[in-house]
Amino acid sequence: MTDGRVTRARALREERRQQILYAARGVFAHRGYHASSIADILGAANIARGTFYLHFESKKTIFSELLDSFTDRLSGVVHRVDLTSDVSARNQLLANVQRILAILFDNQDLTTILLREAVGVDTEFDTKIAEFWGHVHLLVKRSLKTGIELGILRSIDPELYAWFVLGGIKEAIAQLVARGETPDAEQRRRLAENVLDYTLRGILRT
Amino acid sequence: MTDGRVTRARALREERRQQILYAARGVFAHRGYHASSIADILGAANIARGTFYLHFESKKTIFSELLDSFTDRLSGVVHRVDLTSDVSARNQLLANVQRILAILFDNQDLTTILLREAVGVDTEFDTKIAEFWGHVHLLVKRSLKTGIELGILRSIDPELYAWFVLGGIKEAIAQLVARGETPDAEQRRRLAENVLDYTLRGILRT
Amino acid sequence: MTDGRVTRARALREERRQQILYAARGVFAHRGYHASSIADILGAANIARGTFYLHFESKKTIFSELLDSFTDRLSGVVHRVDLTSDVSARNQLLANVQRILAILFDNQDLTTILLREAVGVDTEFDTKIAEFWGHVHLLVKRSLKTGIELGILRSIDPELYAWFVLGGIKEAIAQLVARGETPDAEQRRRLAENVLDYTLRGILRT
Amino acid sequence: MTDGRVTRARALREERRQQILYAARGVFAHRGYHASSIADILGAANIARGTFYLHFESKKTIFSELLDSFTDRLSGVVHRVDLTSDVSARNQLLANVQRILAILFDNQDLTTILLREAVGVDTEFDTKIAEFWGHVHLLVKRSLKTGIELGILRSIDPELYAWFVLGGIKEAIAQLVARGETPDAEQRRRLAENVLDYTLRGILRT
DNA sequence: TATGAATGAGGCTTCATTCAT
DNA sequence: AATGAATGAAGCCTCATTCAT
Repeated sequence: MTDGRVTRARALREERRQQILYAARGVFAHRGYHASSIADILGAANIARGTFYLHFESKKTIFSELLDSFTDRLSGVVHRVDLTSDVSARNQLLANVQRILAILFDNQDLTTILLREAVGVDTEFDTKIAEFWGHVHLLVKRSLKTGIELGILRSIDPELYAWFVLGGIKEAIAQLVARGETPDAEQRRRLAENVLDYTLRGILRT
Repeated sequence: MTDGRVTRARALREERRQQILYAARGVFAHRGYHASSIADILGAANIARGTFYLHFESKKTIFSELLDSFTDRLSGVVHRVDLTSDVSARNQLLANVQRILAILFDNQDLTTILLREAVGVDTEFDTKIAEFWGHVHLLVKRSLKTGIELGILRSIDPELYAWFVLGGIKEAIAQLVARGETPDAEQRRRLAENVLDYTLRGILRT
Repeated sequence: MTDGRVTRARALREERRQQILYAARGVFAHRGYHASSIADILGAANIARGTFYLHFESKKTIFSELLDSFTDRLSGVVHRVDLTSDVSARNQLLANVQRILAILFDNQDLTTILLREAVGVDTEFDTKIAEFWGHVHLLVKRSLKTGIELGILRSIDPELYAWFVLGGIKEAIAQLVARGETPDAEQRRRLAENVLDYTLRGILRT
Repeated sequence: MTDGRVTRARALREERRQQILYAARGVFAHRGYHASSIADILGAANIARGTFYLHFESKKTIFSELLDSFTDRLSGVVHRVDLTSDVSARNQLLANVQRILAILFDNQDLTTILLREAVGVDTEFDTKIAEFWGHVHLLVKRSLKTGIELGILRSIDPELYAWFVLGGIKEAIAQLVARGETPDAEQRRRLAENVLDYTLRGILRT
């Protein structure tokens, strides 16, 4: 059934999809969801109007897809801390932070969209993004809880402090990306250290 | 000239203005800037189309006014720490945090607008809001610098850490307001303590 | 019945009316009917909105009144040529032209309105203005007919030539007024001579 | 690249443009600029709202285009009199008049717009139209000057008399078009003769 | 009579989506 | 699959007129 032609056709189709996604990503990051028109995307992707709707259902759909795939990727690199591991908890957390920073800085457009442009777009989106951050928040909260139970962390309100932690990181990165800074490997390492350091001091027992 | 009638007329006019602002505030907080139509505001304020334009130039104008007056009010209650004062620096900071929290929780709609709905509305707005946060960031950064110079704080990057501090607070409050929690005085006091505690631990020398 | 108070009240009312008419005249002449808003007139007359409607039914009404009174005045000074008079026909015509020019140049705002701004305002107005010019045209046409019958004029199409005559004068004056020129008595006399001269040469038998 | 399909598409697009222009022309001529709504044009052209804006930027734009192309066409057929030509000056002038009359009577809607409906629409338009007539006036004035220098014409004020000439013709034609008369070839010839005759008598030396 | 706030019909323009080729 | 013309709902704003004080 699926002979070469079909396969090739599929590949082409997928390629075209990616081309549009790429264009949309830049447009949304640059102008924000509302200020971006389908025409902008068409222009950036160099395709005709109809072609767009051949690949995506709507403006909302493509925005959603960009957002979802990004949050999925982010979610994927956050590993739960394994207390039985040889690697220290601190270093496991550090690795998490570093992986996240890597993704964020390597996808500045998507980071911009996630942190700045995806708010207040639509009730539906807001919910989805809230869920994403809720998910991250949950991961952090669990870690805090475990830390408290193990006596590593002070007896704090995990719910509240998880937002402190999350917010601090979001804001700092948003600012860095907003001003177009692309730190090199060494700078990222130091940034990750700072993030973790600040955060842990705020919550560690001693 | 300005007899009783004129005075009363002015008062009525101002009252009507406030009525519209109040209605708009709720609408914007609820649906976001873009999803809110003038018609929504008219409905909420129970006025006719023309009446709106008698008091405000445009949709953007009224949104801007809401935002500006709120950020002005917020800016107004943040006092620089006076190291020569009898009151300890910590307590001065605590007072700042408490005043801010008071305004935020007493104006949940405006808080929602500021933290959630005023992003990505318009390049112009984005700039204005960025300036506001930039202003707050500057205040925090200055405090950090002073603290470092005085040897009270660790030798950190004030720029970066100021964003950590700011972001943590913004996020936590945004979450609380988002879920419609209106903490009582006691809860607010504890929240302020937590905010300050978390923050200071992250930056204090010891 | 009509004691002093009533009389005085009437006089005041009339005065107020004139004040508004005067203001409207300037506004209409300056910006044209459509570009003039009631607000413009209120500003020029320094009165409140309601006051306007106390004296005039509508925007159309006041415009109409300005126009009508002006066309009436103009019509009034055009006398039919009396061939039995001691005064020569040419001089009677010249007197007509001079009287018209006097009114036009002494009321430049109204002249502007009549010649430039009162066209295409409204079907109703167009009709009225067409009727006015039709009236003037009729006067001219009659003169031509008489002249032809008396053998003074060539055997021309009175209908058509009356438009030639009328149009030439209208255009020349419109231009003069448009550029704000206010000729003195001597210049007006010469202008009248020119008008008549040009016109008569075009139609006189010899 | 530009194969048959593309060519046809372009032709169709141009056709649609013309269809809209045609509809707008009728509407504007009939009701005047201000009384014409976009909806009127849509109805006359039998197209949807969006389609209009696909071809024209705005109501002003389409009106402007109608006007400009018409004045351009008119300007195009007015040739300067060539005194070295075999054709007599009089006949060259006559040819000019005839060409102008031809265009005017063949485009009664546009003529109506130019002479009646395009006045007082907008400051911008007024200027443009004034410039057009100014251009024509200049042509006439130059001819007069030349005539005077050559001793063919009397020693008149060219500026003033050019307005006489122009105004007479404008008015006569406006009247004819206004009453919907469409003279046949013979009638046009005679009209042109009359126009020229009247005009020349007014200015010729003898 | 004077005021000016309130009204709402009316008009222009945008833009996401559809559809015939 | 690709194209781009066509669609029309939706939204913003103006301004002549009314009306309560």
